[in-house]
Amino acid sequence: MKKLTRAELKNELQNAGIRLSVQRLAIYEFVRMSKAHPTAEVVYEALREELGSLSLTTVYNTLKLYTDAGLILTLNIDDGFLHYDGDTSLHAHFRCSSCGAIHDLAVKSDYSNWFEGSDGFAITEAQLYLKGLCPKCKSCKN
Amino acid sequence: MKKLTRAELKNELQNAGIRLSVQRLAIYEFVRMSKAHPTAEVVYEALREELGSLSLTTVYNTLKLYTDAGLILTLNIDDGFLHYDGDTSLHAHFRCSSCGAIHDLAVKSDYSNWFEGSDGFAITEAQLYLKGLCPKCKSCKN
DNA sequence: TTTATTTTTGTAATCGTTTCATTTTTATTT
DNA sequence: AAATAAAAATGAAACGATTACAAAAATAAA
Repeated sequence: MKKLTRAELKNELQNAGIRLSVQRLAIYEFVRMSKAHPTAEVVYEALREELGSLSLTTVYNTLKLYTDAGLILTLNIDDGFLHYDGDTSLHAHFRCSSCGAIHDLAVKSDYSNWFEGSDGFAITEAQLYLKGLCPKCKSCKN
Repeated sequence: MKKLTRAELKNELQNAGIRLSVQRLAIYEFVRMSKAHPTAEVVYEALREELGSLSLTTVYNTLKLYTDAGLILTLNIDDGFLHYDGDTSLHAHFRCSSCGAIHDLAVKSDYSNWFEGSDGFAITEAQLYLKGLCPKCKSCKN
């Protein structure tokens, strides 16, 4: 994924019909650039210093706004937190049952032909959520 | 899926090292036989009359017990509720964005070869969660 | 039956997320 | 630049699905 400039991120928001603010641009940049699938709390802690003032409510509201606009994904991982993903392209999420890290896995082909009896269904979004041990935890006990 | 007798369900619990009770057997039978991916609340409402007395806490505790034992699956669907699935074999869950119903979809082959760069990962469980419109909602506006 | 252990129960607590009214910022118009 | 109207940010309070807890009831063994 190429690195986007702040001007390009600004354009993405405006093309989606979203009004700008200092908070919105910072939150969008953080989530779009992160590969760690952060929670709202993580976004909040990462930006509160940089922004001087920031409310957790703003983070939640903004992340929901972006999700509804299709700019990011909200992931329902089973650790009790909502996670946010700035990469909306088709990919799987692997959560290590040992360290809890969430890794991306690339999928090999279009998911529409992975299933039987899905003829009448119109699939618009897929969350492929795998569990197990990541390479690091598989090799050692940490 | 063949219909299981109550004696067979009893055996499944005992083989998993789980002690029996009236509530446990009823909850297990309901979730194992249901294809509707019920929430804890649904299980509770369905069984409270039949059992005379039943606590929602018992339902939650028991469903967690079965999940930890690998007898059922806990699904993290994004409607704010945990859903439970008595079918632990590999299959995808399709949630209709119109009516909210959760349908099962059969998958065509083992999921381990659907992904690239997953060589070092030990995949033990997969939740394939798809969204879109089910055939009923696709054809009409309900 | 007696006993020890486990399970059920109902209430209270938890905590991630949302609601709400107010203040502040934004973008447009004078 | 200043004034204005609309939208966004804020933080306290509410929400609600799930969990923790201690007491009561049921289970299984002797």
